[in-house]
Amino acid sequence: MTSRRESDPGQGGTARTGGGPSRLLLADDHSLVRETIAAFLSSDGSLEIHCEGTLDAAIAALGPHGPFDLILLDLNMPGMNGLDGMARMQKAAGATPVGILSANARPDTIQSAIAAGARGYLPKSMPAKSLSAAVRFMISGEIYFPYNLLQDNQGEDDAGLRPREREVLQGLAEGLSNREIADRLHLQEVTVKLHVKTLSRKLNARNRTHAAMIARDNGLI
Amino acid sequence: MTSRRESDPGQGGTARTGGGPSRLLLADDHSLVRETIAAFLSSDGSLEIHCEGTLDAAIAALGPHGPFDLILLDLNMPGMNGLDGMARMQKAAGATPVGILSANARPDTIQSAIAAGARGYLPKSMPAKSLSAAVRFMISGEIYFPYNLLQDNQGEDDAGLRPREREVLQGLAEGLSNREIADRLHLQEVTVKLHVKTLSRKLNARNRTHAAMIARDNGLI
DNA sequence: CATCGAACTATCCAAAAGGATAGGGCGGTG
DNA sequence: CACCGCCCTATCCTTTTGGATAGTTCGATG
Repeated sequence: MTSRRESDPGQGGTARTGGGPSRLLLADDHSLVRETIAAFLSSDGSLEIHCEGTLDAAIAALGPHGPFDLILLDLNMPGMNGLDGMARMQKAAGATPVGILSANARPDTIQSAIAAGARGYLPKSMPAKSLSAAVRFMISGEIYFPYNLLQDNQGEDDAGLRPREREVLQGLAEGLSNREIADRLHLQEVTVKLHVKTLSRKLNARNRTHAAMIARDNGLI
Repeated sequence: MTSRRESDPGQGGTARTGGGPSRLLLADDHSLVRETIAAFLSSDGSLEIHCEGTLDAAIAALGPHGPFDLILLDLNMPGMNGLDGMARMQKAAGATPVGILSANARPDTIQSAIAAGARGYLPKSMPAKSLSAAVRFMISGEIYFPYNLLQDNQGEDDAGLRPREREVLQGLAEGLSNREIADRLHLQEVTVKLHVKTLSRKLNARNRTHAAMIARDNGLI
């Protein structure tokens, strides 16, 4: 999917070029998380990391603290609105590659991130030792995302949901109406209602809101 | 609040006593997070850390990998059901102190965690350098929780919600109907509907489900 | 005391969700 | 072929949400 920019090690725009340690901008709203990740990544000295806690702060940091070789954004951060926030950052960052860091590792989410121009997708469920390899890969201009999660995955805490139910659940969690979910999936509204009912039963949810929360709590979305 | 166990450096039950590095059991469902935190904490050699990704796995690890001086549980982890999971762990861990690690840092959540017997509450928004101090504090038998968050805080990601709206939002996130929320808060159903409408506006949510998800994503509940 | 904001209530209405029941299409398998 | 599981649709109906508008109570503040 999206064969845009297979390699482009940061020339042009505001991206960095020269030698020395690579520079990374890391934005996540949990300081405990971003600081420990930063400490982990910078431990070998080949990376210089600047951290911010919101999207706006990260964008504002481009000038004073830039240029960077890579920007990593948490998907669930104040200011991000899903991938809208990434688009804002991309506009501000010029040619500097932007990647997504997120707790959410559903295949479709990953796909839409890549489709929207993300240079990588790092699920928080990935092993830490894969992280620095992924970061270096992205800095070198490649697109990194976890193939293994795009394929198999699933099985673990599936709750017995069928593929369609899963897609409906995704829409549910975005606060869409049955009508909107139906349009997105090219179904009739009644069918969506059916799926909502069955998936709610499987999750022991009392209604759509509860189902969305349960799904969220169990990482089903 | 709850003046239980002001100090009790781990004698009795299955808790550890002797010398050498202290042993910590860390459970979080995001391996990236738990491994970087573990790396950070163990970097000075005074802590030995065992990680698990679910509550059940953590409980199962008590025997083979124990005993531990401290157990830290992520609040939003498969198997935890809010504080129910902590209670399960406490029963299994005997006298070993159990603390909570969570993205959610609302004062009332912290209070109920402490009231339920948590030996500490570490919000993920805390600075990383405070972490090891907090951990050591808890291992020494004290109860650690962020005083500053119990008092002021608020303002940050408050979204301008008023107390009543917050309570309604809590019910929303549990999947309750307006009727049920009304009964719980001793209100009329119409009033709950009013609150749902206003709080949804403030959160830029398109309906109750969306509001619940936004609240959850932003740690408002 | 007048005013203001918060919290709450009442009515009325339209839209959406929830639920039950009855079926059709389709691929795989005994 | 008969059967089953999954997926989809239709029709009806009840309940719940969502929303607008208007008004009350109460405490705080000028």
